[in-house]
Order: sequence, then structure tokens, then C-alpha cells
Amino acid sequence: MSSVEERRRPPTAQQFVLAELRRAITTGRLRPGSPIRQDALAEEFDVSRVPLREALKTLHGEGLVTYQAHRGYFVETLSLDDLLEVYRIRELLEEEAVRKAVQRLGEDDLLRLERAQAEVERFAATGQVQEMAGANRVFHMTLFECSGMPRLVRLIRTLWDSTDAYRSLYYGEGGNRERVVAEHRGVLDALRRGAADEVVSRLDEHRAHAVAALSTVLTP
Amino acid sequence: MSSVEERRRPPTAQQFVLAELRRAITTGRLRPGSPIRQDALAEEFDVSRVPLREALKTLHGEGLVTYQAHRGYFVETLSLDDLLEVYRIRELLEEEAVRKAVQRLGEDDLLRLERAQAEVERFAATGQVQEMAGANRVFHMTLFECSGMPRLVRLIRTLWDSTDAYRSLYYGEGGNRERVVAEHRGVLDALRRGAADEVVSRLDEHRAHAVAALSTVLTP
DNA sequence: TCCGGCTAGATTGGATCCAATATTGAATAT
DNA sequence: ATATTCAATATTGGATCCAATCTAGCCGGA
Repeated sequence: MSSVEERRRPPTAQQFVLAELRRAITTGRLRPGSPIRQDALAEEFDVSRVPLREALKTLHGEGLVTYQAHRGYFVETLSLDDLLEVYRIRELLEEEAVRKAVQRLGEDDLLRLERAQAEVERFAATGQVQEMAGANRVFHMTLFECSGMPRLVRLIRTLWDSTDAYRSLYYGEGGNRERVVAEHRGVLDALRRGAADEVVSRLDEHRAHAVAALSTVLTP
Repeated sequence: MSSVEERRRPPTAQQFVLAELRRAITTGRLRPGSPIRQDALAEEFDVSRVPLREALKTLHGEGLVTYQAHRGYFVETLSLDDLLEVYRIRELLEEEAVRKAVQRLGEDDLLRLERAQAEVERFAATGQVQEMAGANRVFHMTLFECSGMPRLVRLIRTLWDSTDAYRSLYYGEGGNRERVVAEHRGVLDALRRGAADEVVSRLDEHRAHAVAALSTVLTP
């Protein structure tokens, strides 16, 4: 809706800190393996340690940090290997979700997907990176949710969360936006025809492109 | 090592509360869909709300509870359908882990697995249900860890955690213990021969038996 | 010199108190 | 009677303070 969208601060401090921490970790500002000093970070974000610790628990669940009782949290390495692993796991889980979704897909689902795709294209055209990342996410999750497997969708969502910060990187690159749009259209087309295998392979390619682009960014 | 192991209280209150909450939810004492009153629960467990909330964040990550800002946590339904879904997801992820593990399996890994299996058999013989559940877990995780995919192992572990309380139910039933032992031996045998497909199908059966047994418990 | 125990500082874990938000019910206006 | 507003209450979110635990460096003894 709003064109500027100056990243509104979330309704709770934990959610705010959670987003900040994700960025700090994925951008490498908090270096892998280093301990997380709660006092210093809390002060930096201008909150107390309580919401900070709750955010850290969430990140622990996502595997971005490790935890040892009475010793605290440590930044988990997110190397290229890790990224590849996450994408491999996504491949496995999303294939299952998509196959189930194709079986159950109704006309209303297709309409929702097309509306989501329209959003993606709108932001792609205007070059609004953050917004496009959000719309892209809605598109994919809408599809996954058609699987009728809520726990599976949850897991996939968590995997997306844990690599969130990278994605806006991806959409920042010029050519990638157009390709995403084209690939989505191909997926939608295959969905309409109920061609499960084709949908799966198209999405695999879709991911592979993202991995390839991100690999070059991460290797320097 | 210790044979008695009278469920020592964990070193932090959050971990204690976490275990208690898991039991309370999976046994149905906290009814699905009902809100979680932090004050009441904290008093019941004789801790403050701080560690309780951190435990709830962990459970949220596992999908045992839902969360809405400023409205709190709610017990998530864990119906038979959910259990089936969890096992289906495990099937997908564990197959990947096991195939990778078979490729990389060394003699030392096999030795560790056999030692783990010896533990399982020891507790199976004496009918120590809790201990056997623990040893069983060690056996499987040891195998998964041979995959060299730490994030994948993490995910699988989380899935096991979220249905932990059910498993001791399973091992309580008389005949199940002997079958588990026999099935593990079959898996070990196939592993020695490097027969990946056979390992996968044996583990699938292994899970299927557990699901079947748990289904009868959950349907009444 | 090397090892162990010990003390002081740093850091995390938890309890209590206050603030912010949501919910409930009653009073009022239509 | 129904809908709406507003106040009272319940509940969650967060800040501060204190306790428990870990870490690092020092000291004494073999």
C-alpha cells in the first residue's frame, strides 16, 4: 500500500529485536562463532534483556544461534554449505507440499495465486525490492498452504525465515526480478494444467537460480 | 551410565518448565485450543513468568503452541492427523539423512551405532521404558549425524522433540520393545552391507509400526 | 615450573514490579 | 432491543534488580 514503507517498528520489542538480530547475523555484523553479549546488544537496540532473550530463543529454534545453559548464545555459522543445505531441505519439503497442493487445487486457489502474482509483478516493475520479496513470499506460501499440511507449511516458513535477509539481496540485482516473474508465470501455467511433475521441476529451477545468484554473493 | 536416573531436575528453570509443558500438552492436561495463563502455570510450577515465557517461545518454534502478540500463547491441537503429518515429514527428511549417511559411513561410525544398539537392548531387556526411549533416540540420532548435514539433523531432532511424550507411551506396550530391537538389528545389518534402499525401507517400516501403535492409542 | 584451589569480576538466569494492551461488562444513545 | 462508547479488570510485555554460575587471574605448594 504505502509507497515509502519506512519499515514500521513491530508492535512488540521482541519482534523488533528479532528482525534486527536476523539482519545483524546474516549480514555478518555479528560474527559467526562469537558469543552474544546480551547487555551490550540490549543497550544498542535500546531495550531490556528480556525481549532480547525471547528473540534469541526464537533464533535458537531456527538454528541461527546456539545455546549453552549459563554460558549464553553464540552466533551460528551460516556458510555457503549451510545455505546449500537449507535449500536442499526446502527442495524436499516443498516438493511434498506442492504435490499435495496440486491434488487439492481449486479454482479459488488459482485466483488467489494469480492475485499474488499480480502483486509480485507490480513491485517488480517499480523496482521495490523489499515489497517484492514480501509479495514473492506470499505467492509461494499461498501455494504451499493449499497442501492442507499446516505443520509442513510451518517448517517451510521457518526455513524461509532463517535465510530471509539474503533474499532482498537477491532481488536487488537487476535481471533477477524479471526472471522471477517469468518463472512464476511458468509455474502458474503448469498448475492450471495440473502437471505436478512440471510444477516441481520448475520450482526446483527457480530455487537453483536463487542459489546460484546467492553463491556468488557469499563466496568472495 | 547411571542405571537409576530418577529424572534429575534440569540446571535451569526454563528447561524444567519446558519438559513439564511438553508433558502437560501431549498428555492433554492443557487442552488444545485453550489459552495458556502464564500466571497460573508459573505458580503451579513454582517459577516466575520469565523462564515460563522462554520455554513457551521454544514450544512455539516447535509448533506445539501458537502465539499472538498481546494475546498470548494457545495450545496447538495435536490430533492424529498432526501426528501422521509429523511422521510423513520425518520420512522425507530421514530418508535424505540416511542416504547421505550410508555414503559416508566409516568403521568407527558403525562401532558407535552398535554400542548405541547395545544400550537399547540392555534397557529393553530390563523393561526400563524411559531409558530405552532415550537410548533409542541416541541410536537414531547417531545415524542421522553421519549424514554430515547438521541443519537437517537439527530439524529432525526438533520433530522428535515435538512428539517426545508419545514415544514412552509406545515403549510401554510389551511387544513393541522386542520388535524395536529386532528392527534395529535389521537396519544395522543393511548398513554394514551399504544397502541404502534397504536401510530406508526398513526405517520406513520401523516408523510405520510406531504410527500404527500410536494411532490406536490416540483414536478412542 | 607446573598444578590445584581460591577469590573477584563478568555474564547469564530468574523474580518482582510497573506499563501497555486486550477483554469484558455496563451505561448510553439511537 | 440493538449497537456503541467507555470504564474497570485481566493479561501480557518489558524494565530493573538480585541470585546463580561461569571465567580469569592470582597465590601457594609440591
